[in-house]
Amino acid sequence: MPELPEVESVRRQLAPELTGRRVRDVTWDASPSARISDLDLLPGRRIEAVHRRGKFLLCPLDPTPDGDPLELVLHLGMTGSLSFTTTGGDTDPLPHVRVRIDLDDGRTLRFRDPRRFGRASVVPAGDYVDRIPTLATLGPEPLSPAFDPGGFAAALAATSAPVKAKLLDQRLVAGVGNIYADEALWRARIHPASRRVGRRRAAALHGAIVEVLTSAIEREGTTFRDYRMVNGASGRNATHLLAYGQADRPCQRCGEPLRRTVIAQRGTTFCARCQRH
DNA sequence: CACGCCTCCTGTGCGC
DNA sequence: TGCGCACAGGAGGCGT
Repeated sequence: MPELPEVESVRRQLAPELTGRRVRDVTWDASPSARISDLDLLPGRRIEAVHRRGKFLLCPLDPTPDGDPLELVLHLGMTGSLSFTTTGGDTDPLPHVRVRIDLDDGRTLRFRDPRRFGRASVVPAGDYVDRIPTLATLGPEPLSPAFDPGGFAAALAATSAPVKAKLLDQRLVAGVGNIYADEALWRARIHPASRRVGRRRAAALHGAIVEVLTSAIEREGTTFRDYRMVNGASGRNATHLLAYGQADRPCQRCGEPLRRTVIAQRGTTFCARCQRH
């Protein structure tokens, strides 16, 4: 669900609330899928910051009495959301709350996740290679100088999968998901199934990715159903989508009805007339 | 290693 | 109204 703009919008609300807070207690439902791990290390730790890398939220913690620096890693998966209770008890019990983190100010941070695709783990700070391989191999942050057109073009040229699959892969560029992949490819006029993207078109796609992510962050993300910010508000980007979810509606450039297909097992909407192979 | 298919979960909306 | 199926913002595992 949440892609980079949604996770960044959550982070911006979460950081001032969590930074400096100490964890009093943690409860979670032990799912068989091991996506929740080592949360027993949280009580007593202080949350030093809330960072984002791709679609991951990273919360560095103060060192344990043993001196080990730890990090809380959260991933919202498709349907994850975070919110606070004001009192210790739940006046309004939410369904599908998987993790509760009780803080030293009396509030509880709740991690709700109906489909259980999200993740919550405590790891030794920065130790991702063995524990969270996708985080270890994440591509450059698209809104940082590390994401440059030349490197992006070279990475696109190095493999032969459909360009949309490469955008979803997270190793070429971090944080792009199904919505913004369709939006960026539409803007750059590149067919999502194209396996050849040359230097020129790579530069156009690079620019389109930066644009769609930047404007989506300004609108605090795209809400369909589950995605909410920490304060419960919806993002405002849904009405600005030009490709994702717009199948059968006219292309805003050429008027051709947009088509839906499946690429990399994901629903994909594109204009067969102005997005070229 | 690259690629592509299947799976993990739960809920919702649609056609019949 | 009820049932079954397709589909949903992500990504991990496995076979080729």
